[in-house]
Amino acid sequence: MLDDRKLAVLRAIVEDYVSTNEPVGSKALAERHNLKVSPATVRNDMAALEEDGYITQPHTSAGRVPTDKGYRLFVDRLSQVKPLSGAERRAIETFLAGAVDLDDVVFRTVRLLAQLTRQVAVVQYPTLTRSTVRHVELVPLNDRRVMLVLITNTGRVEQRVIELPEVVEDDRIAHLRAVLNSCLDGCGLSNVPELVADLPERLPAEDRPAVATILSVLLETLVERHDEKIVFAGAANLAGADFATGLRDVLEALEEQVVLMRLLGETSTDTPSALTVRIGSENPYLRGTSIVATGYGSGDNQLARLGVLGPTRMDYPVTMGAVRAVARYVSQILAAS
Amino acid sequence: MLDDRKLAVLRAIVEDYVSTNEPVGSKALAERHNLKVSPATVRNDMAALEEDGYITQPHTSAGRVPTDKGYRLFVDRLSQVKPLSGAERRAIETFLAGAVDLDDVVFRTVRLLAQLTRQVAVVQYPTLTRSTVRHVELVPLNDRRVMLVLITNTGRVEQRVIELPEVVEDDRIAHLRAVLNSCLDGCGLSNVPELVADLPERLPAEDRPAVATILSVLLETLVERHDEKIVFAGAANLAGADFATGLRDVLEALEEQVVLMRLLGETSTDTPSALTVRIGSENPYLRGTSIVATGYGSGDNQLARLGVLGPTRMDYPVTMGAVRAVARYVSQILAAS
DNA sequence: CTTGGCACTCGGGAACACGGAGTGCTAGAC
DNA sequence: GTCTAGCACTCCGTGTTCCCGAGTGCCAAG
Repeated sequence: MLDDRKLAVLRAIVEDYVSTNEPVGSKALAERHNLKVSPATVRNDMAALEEDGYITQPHTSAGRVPTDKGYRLFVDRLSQVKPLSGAERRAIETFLAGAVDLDDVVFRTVRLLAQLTRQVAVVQYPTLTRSTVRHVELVPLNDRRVMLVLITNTGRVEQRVIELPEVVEDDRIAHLRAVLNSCLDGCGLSNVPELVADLPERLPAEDRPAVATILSVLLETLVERHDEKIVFAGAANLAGADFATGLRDVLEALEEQVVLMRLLGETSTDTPSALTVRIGSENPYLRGTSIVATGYGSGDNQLARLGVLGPTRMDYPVTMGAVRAVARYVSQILAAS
Repeated sequence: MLDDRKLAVLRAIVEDYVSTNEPVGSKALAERHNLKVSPATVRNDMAALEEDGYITQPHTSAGRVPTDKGYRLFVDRLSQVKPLSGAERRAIETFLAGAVDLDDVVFRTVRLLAQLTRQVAVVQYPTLTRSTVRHVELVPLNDRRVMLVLITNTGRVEQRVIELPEVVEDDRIAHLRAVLNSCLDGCGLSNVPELVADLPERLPAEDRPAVATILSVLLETLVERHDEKIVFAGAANLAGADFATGLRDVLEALEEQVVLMRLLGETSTDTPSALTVRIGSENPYLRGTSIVATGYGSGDNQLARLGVLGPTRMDYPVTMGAVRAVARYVSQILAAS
């Protein structure tokens, strides 16, 4: 059905359309890609490709444009991820290395990715669930209030102000802190609930109300942020592009955490670090856009996802290369800290 | 020069133009605002207003459009800030009250303001310099590394990983923490440098290199974030509006912290909580946009600024009302926590 | 100072023609 | 059987023209 030349034609159409943003005709195609055949032959192949739904024409007697199905085939079989140039790699390295804390890492990553791809970059904050407790801190603010600070091995810091049900002496707080730390230090966050389950019983009865309050906030903190914060950058890159679904919809989606989450997609359990590409109508929302995403994190335990959002008509090989490279570097950085 | 009727005409032009987005003509004006005079009279007044540079016509034989100078006069003398409805106020209150930490307060504030004004909202993080130290925490990560966590009374948490010049025992770290806290607790951040100046001398000689390293990072942390992070929301609201300076420029400015900072402007020292309105060409960058901003913070000490950015053609009274109200509420919230 | 009248101007939309790029088809060449 | 060349056809986009209407500026009269 699809012989080699037809595939070559499809590839050529995708490449030309991506670079020119205009429907591509048989004549220009035949000469620009030295296919060794005449425009007429190309036309026949195009007719076949259109028959099978890989390309379409905006209107009679116009050039052809790839369909979502066409891009899909291109991504799966006709292209290969384009590695970054040495200069780009060095730029990434130095830029990310300058980060001072986790916030800064995420901020720099999203900026970098946006600049590199000239698209909208999206980065999910590293999720808590797979990381481990490095330190729990209780800071007395006054005699009825403490601040809970939770520090993880990924450098994340969570804080909550807790209103205590009764006055608690500072040294009791200090004692509780010591107990908490000895109990939780180095443990995976997902294990915390069971580890603290019997804690109230091991402490003096008069402290229990306060301890219960603190623990409930602690557990809440772990659960609440399960669906993680997502940031984006590079909205300015949308200005030029024209989206099937209006620009407004895209901007709205970017500010809606829930939608973004869906778009980034779940990490496929088997190969979390693989590149995910969702093209046009394959997306749950935002039909007119494509998403290139991947998981990142240190080696075996994936922390979260990052990716790029752009028009269906994007340069997939380059974008995929950039996403993959950035994911790797940021994983390195996080593993080192 | 400008009698009452001319001012009324200018006000009417601004109001009509803001609501219709079309140049407003003498006839429509005369009947819609029952000015008790004929279109011809209005035309004479318009000619005078144009002469003085308050309005202009896009081309001959079109209606009039306010100039920046016209908006300025309108804002200064012809309008009054429109208070929010009771329902809106309650909505603000409940929405902001749900915030769990400082990040969340800022995030909710910027979202709220964007939704309320249907413009782009911009919020600067509370600045460190005026706040006070609530707690300093040193967490040993391994024997050559500690994490410094600085907690302020505004609920802000700063964290840095510090590479020590030599191995330091955990109990030394604990001691240093105790010293730091006893020395800094409750002090204004701007006083920190002098307070820690003689600290190395008061500690055992063998600890000094480590202490010096830690202190230098601490001081750096204070300085570095002096110019504070700024976040925005509501970019989708730009989609409809047409800007003199292209949409792209606006989006780029929004992602450029430095530019945003300039746009929000310095707090005027005498009346920091006053509303600042910058119209069109009065802005340092982004000529085509207007900005309504104000300081916020608990009473006497202003923490930072927040505001709204939109097309010159915006509903100033309503926008100003929303900005002022939100600033007040967020100040309350911050003072309470 | 205000008003009505009048000629003038200009932008924007509708109607129209036309050139160009591209297609589909058919008949001939390898 | 597959490729090629030629040809008629179909639209799109652009440029042109024309006309209508909204709005103005000016002037003379109230």
